[in-house]
Amino acid sequence: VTGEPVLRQRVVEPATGRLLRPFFERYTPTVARDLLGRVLVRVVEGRRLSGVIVETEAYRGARDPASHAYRGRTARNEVMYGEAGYTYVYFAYGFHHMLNLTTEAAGTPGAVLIRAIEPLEGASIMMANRGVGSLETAANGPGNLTKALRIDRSLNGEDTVTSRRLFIENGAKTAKVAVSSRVGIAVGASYKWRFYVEGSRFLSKGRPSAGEAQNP
DNA sequence: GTTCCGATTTTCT
DNA sequence: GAAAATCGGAACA
Repeated sequence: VTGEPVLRQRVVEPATGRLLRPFFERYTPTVARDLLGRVLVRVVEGRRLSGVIVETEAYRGARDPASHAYRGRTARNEVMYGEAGYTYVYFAYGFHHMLNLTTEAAGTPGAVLIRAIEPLEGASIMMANRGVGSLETAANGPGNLTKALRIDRSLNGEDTVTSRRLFIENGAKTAKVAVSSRVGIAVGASYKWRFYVEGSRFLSKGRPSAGEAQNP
């Protein structure tokens, strides 16, 4: 059982290029990999801020010890158990908001952490939101990205399939994909569930967690 | 180049 | 009360 259903339904809205629900309703690592090269769009005060997704991580429910859903359903992770294609935004380390997109069928918890984007539209606004002068550091990490795009917990539970404030567009999808273990986790490092665009200048600084108890 | 550490809040034990 | 899906600057090599 691979858990990867074949896509039979329309995944992209032809008129707008927006990703639709069936795109997100798949096996979480598949969604994470397939999000590379797509365009994350945030609308603030009528302006589009956008960027090409270049780095993601998959977090899957009950059998993934690094997932917020590992210990079951709570008020915080509730949205991970709902329909796919919604935002899961939480506050971490007392400083940073993290943007995730929910995945899998309703009842099966899963989410993809968006870790970095290459700015496309509104790059100067994103740099100003961050207080930096270089394009490369405007959204190169999950905490930096949410600051650049003005994303906080008021956007938790947003339906990206219908939202006018936050959604994903099809994009060019030309990326050469590389894989590693995830960043900043203490458990579950043996899962190679971080996906990134090989050679991109816009990746996060985080180092993948050392694979614990790696087999010789 | 690398490692260490502090900032600050939410969440769950 | 401790840990956390982070970041950037300081210290050291």
